[in-house]
Amino acid sequence: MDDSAQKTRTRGSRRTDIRRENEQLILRAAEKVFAEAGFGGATMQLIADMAGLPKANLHYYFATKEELYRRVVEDIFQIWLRAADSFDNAPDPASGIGAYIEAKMRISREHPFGSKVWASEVMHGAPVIQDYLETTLRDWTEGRITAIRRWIDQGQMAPIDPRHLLYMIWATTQHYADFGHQIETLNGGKPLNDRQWQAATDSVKAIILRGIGLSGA
Amino acid sequence: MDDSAQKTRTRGSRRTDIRRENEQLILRAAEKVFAEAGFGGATMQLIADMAGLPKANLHYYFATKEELYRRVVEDIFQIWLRAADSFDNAPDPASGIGAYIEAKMRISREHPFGSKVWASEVMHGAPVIQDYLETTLRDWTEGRITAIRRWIDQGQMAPIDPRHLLYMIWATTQHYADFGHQIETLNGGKPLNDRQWQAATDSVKAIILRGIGLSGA
DNA sequence: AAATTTGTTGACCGGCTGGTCAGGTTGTGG
DNA sequence: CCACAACCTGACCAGCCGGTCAACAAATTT
Repeated sequence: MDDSAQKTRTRGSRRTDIRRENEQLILRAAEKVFAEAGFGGATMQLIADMAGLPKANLHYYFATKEELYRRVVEDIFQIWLRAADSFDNAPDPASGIGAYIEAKMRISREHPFGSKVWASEVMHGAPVIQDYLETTLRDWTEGRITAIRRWIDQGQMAPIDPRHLLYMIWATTQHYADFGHQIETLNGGKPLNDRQWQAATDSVKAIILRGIGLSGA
Repeated sequence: MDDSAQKTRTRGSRRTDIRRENEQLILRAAEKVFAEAGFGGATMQLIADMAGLPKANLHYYFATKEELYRRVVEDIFQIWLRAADSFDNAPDPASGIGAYIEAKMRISREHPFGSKVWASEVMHGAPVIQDYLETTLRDWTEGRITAIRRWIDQGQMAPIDPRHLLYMIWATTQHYADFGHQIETLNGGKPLNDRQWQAATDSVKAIILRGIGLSGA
């Protein structure tokens, strides 16, 4: 019965543990509720029930609904960006773009709620993360466009518009999270299994890589 | 000042005109508000203001918020399905799939609000149009898969998984509506102009058609 | 022109929402 | 073991929401 956190020594005082754990508990519950009901449809009570805490406790850790929502969206954006590393350190386009597609497909499967919250946020005009779009995302995008253009200039891939290639990758990979319910329905009401996820990833990679003048895996 | 509708003779009695016009006015306003705020975030008051009518008048034409929302979603689905005609009556895959992509890109530009409402509905688990997914959409999808598979068997295109090709077309074309705000931000804050929309359509067609073993336009 | 049906609207209501707060409990440092 | 800080929560509140309704205006029928 002694599940104290003596092992996690550094800063592992009981107090900070409680804070960290409860914040994560609330954030996970919020991510799901925001994804399934939208910001407007989500209620603090619903999130509290999902987290198994009294509503007032939520307001102890997150002052307002907006603040909680902002934290959820920011956390997702970080995961998003980390997947971009697949792109870097790749000398040839086939491996770089291929790995990026695989990473984004993996995220769609492991973080479907986050993907939906992000999609919802952008669809509603990005009221909370507009600054991220204008700074971090824009910089990242321009960097990748330059990289892709270099590959094209070196004759390593077909002369397509890098921007629309990126949009296609984003759209297609995130589709498996955002429209997961539709895909599930068209799959006989059952979620994609391991084999089907692999087939989806292979199909996306095959079409896109061949579409930009590469042979594929 | 006499804008009476005497020309539209058949069933153009003043009364039915009023009903038809007000319903359309409300539906257009509702489409925009639902798209920008989500179902939960939208309020009847907001829709009423957007339509320039008192709130009580909305409830005269549409009993509940759910009923109004359902009509909006159903209308979009019809537009969606009509674009599918591009697929039919096309003997070869390049023209059939190419025309379908063009039609869906056109819809994304002309009905961005509708596309967002549809996306939102599916993301939230399709509480309103689940039956459409299980019947109409499923039948349509199976039919197209069969058609594509026939093209593959006849050696007219590469042996890709037709299902994931359809998902890619849906995802990519609808992305330009659903994530229009993000695309606009990455375009210097300005919406895509005619030339840019054409470039986007051409890029999508080029990558996908080459990706499935066709030369493109 | 009377009667009837259809359209219009301000005022109102119960219920739910995000958020507050006082008072209690638990952990921590001295 | 005491004092203080962090944590917890039931009860409460003002404001907004979807929806109702009675009373009225306009069109249509008879």
